Amino acid sequence: MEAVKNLDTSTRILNAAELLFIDHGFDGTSMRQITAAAEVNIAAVNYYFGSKDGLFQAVFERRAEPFVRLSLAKLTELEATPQANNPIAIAESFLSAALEMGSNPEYGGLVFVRLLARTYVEPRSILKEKIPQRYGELTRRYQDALERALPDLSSTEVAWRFHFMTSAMFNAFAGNHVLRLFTAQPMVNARDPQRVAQMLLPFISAGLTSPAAVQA
Amino acid sequence: MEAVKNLDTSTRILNAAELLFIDHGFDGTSMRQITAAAEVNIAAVNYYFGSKDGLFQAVFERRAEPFVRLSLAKLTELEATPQANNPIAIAESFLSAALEMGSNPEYGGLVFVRLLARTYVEPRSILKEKIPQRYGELTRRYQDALERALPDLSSTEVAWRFHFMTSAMFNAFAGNHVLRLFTAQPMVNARDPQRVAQMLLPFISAGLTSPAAVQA
DNA sequence: GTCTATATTCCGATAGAC
DNA sequence: GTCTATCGGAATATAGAC
Repeated sequence: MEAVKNLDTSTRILNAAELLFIDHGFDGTSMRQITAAAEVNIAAVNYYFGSKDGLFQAVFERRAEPFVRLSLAKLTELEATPQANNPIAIAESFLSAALEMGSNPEYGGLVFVRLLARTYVEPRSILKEKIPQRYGELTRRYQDALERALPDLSSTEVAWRFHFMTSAMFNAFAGNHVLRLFTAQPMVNARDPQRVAQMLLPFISAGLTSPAAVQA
Repeated sequence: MEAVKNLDTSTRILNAAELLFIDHGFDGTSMRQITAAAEVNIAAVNYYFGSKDGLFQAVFERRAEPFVRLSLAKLTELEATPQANNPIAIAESFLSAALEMGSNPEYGGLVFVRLLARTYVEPRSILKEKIPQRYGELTRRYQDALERALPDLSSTEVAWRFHFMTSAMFNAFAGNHVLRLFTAQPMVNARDPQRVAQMLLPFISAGLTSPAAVQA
């Protein structure tokens, strides 16, 4: 939680807020905690970001923007190869974008994945309006690619599988365990993202390419 | 959010608190909101549950207890049949326990799954001590059953797949979408749990039974 | 840009009458 | 068991000096 002194004020706030939001959620984090951790004045958040909501949005966008850019680039790259219609290769593109973010210190390293995992379960509807519209291209293009690669599935079924895939993925990286509610000793350890990805890939690949559900 | 008048006070509080916790999280819900929705006096929560933390614990346990009982019964039942070592049958047992909870009004219907999905991402460590110890049998027995059914996988890899499975499952039932952060128009709709289960099953089955990850 | 001081609201919890 | 009244503190936000 050490604030690095030779960064400007707004960056110090973003860094401190990001970690606190991840660990305690939006409602569980106060401006006082944030400004104390960032070693800036209490009034600085409002000066730079207008409000606590504005700060959260800025925290999120700082990570989301490069992630969206990176995963779209990965997909574009893939679509120029013969693997363009291989569903597993498409999943790997998405996974590797998250993984590269997670291993690039410039993008906050692993912090990014945990932030994403925290944000999407936040009850507040802070950024469920403006931001999603801007980034719609991400889901649209991956959904289209998966639909082409899985022609035997309805587009609804493809969307569900894309959803299952991302749920498993981000919760695994972020260390969110449902089962921890029922066991004192956690059974898995998410410390090494490369290892998590290795465990994820067979599960996701098989799940995506499984035959269509039998209609009721 | 209508409080049913002919229930006793503590039940009315539990019902109101459950819905509010699901929608706004623990920190996002105040005692005043709860008592207003339950149409009881502000002091009633402390009288019946001691504190806000105590209330949350009671809210969770009311649903967890029957769920654990039900899923263990399902597994015991399965283990008496020739399907005992079929990983897909084991997954179906777990899934159907959640599904039965979700369709039984006595257990709160769908509310239960949403509560579980909310609880396990709560940043607060409210119930991460006492309760998990009591329910450890659930994860232990399913983990053991899956290990027997998947002898080619290490127990670590089985644990990861169990984790992936539950992540996909509970987030799907609860309507938590990572992708909603990147798209204005949600692609899937979790309203009908039977339908969600139908989409889940092929994905989970294939994921569980996929060959082991290649060691790096 | 950074600070102090403060306005205003809401929080969880409890004392004590009935 | 239920109520009113209130305590003590912490929340976000801002006005205004420097």
